[in-house]
Amino acid sequence: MKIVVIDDDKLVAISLKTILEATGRITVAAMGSSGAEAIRLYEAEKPDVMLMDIRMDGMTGLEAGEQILKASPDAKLLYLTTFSDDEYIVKALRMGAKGYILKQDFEGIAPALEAVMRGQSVFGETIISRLPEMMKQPETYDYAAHGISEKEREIMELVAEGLSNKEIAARLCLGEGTVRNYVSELLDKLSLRDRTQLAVYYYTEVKA
Amino acid sequence: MKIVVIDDDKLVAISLKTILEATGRITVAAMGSSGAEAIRLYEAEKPDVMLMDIRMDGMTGLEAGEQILKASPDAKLLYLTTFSDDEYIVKALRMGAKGYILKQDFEGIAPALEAVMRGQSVFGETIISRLPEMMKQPETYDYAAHGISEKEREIMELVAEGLSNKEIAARLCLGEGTVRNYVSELLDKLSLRDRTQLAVYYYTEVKA
DNA sequence: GCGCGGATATGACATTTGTCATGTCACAAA
DNA sequence: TTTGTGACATGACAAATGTCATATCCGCGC
Repeated sequence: MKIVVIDDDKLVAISLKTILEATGRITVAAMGSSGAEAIRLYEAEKPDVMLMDIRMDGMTGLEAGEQILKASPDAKLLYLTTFSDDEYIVKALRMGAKGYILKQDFEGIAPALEAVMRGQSVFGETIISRLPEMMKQPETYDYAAHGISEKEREIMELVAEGLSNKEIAARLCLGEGTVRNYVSELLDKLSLRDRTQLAVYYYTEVKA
Repeated sequence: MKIVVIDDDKLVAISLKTILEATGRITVAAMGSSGAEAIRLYEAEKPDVMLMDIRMDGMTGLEAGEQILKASPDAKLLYLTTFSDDEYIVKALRMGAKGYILKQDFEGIAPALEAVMRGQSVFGETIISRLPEMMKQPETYDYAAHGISEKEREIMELVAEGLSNKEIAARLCLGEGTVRNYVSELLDKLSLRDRTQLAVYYYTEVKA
């Protein structure tokens, strides 16, 4: 397997080369230390996988990756990071990177490269554990816990759609005053002041 | 590396054993064909990694996984699937599975196991490519396209926090009437009726 | 039967909200 | 200089909103 290593810390780059080549199954065809070099070396070597530091002086690994993927959409990019910067994870994923692992995890790098070459995606443990929070959690809101009745829930949803009391009354075949009472009751239970806060509450707490 | 294979298709299980043991680095300590067996065998063998089909008769691989993780939180579970069922991916991730790959990808399974044993997470290509959609898209809302000025944007955000006109005025050092004018202007531009609809708009269109 | 609580309703009331017309001020373009 | 033009403000007004006290009806437990 032919790879290219990009890291602006020469020492790290060399250590990586040593470790990886010691496996006998990996050849480091070239090394670079900047985003610009990454782009050039990818084109020149067309490695099976490119192992790249995500943060470097000048062009970041992500920007370089974007360029590379634009030219070679099936490029396999495996990012290295010192500590998992939440910010980058999502960007890298969206960009189409094949993985994102910790530099410290020397032993894990070779297997990760192999898995990536086989078309899989690899993520360090601390990284993947952050994904769940990033995805919509279906943590269903517990109406009962807040003493919200079924009817009140219904009213809340309609308020959260932007309907006026009159419209809600029409929709549910109730008197407008009744709807007001429900809204008032809800505001009281949830310690809110007005229907707008109720809508905000709905989007931030209930449906979040 | 010691693993346990769970698949309700005996043929698949045996094929896996053959392929994996051929690498010389993997030992299949036991095989099972149901969720219940998975739980029992995990306890009995304490394998480095457990390779498990995600859909089986009776208890699904996910349920079994939950039980196993409850008893052994650091268990490493690598799921196999025939075709990527979107539904399961998220659940598996949230549950704490270490990976999710396609059965068809025979060659990839061994490297995936190694990576998982090193503490990484592995996902088949078709799987990871679905993640981006599942995560919040940062499609930034184009204020300019709707003729929303900077100040108006600020007002909108405060309304969307549930503040009253008076509170917004205080926050921004403006007259209350001025704030009303801004709100009124916003409602006009966005064809809305009241501040509640503005908040709803904010959560559904701008910040969605 | 009696009383009680919940769902529904009404009316009165104060407040907030949205609209509009109008005014001031600064600053830039003509 | 004059003339916009945009940011900020005021006041008046009508409509919507939130609160509260109160009333009716209905079913349920005793």
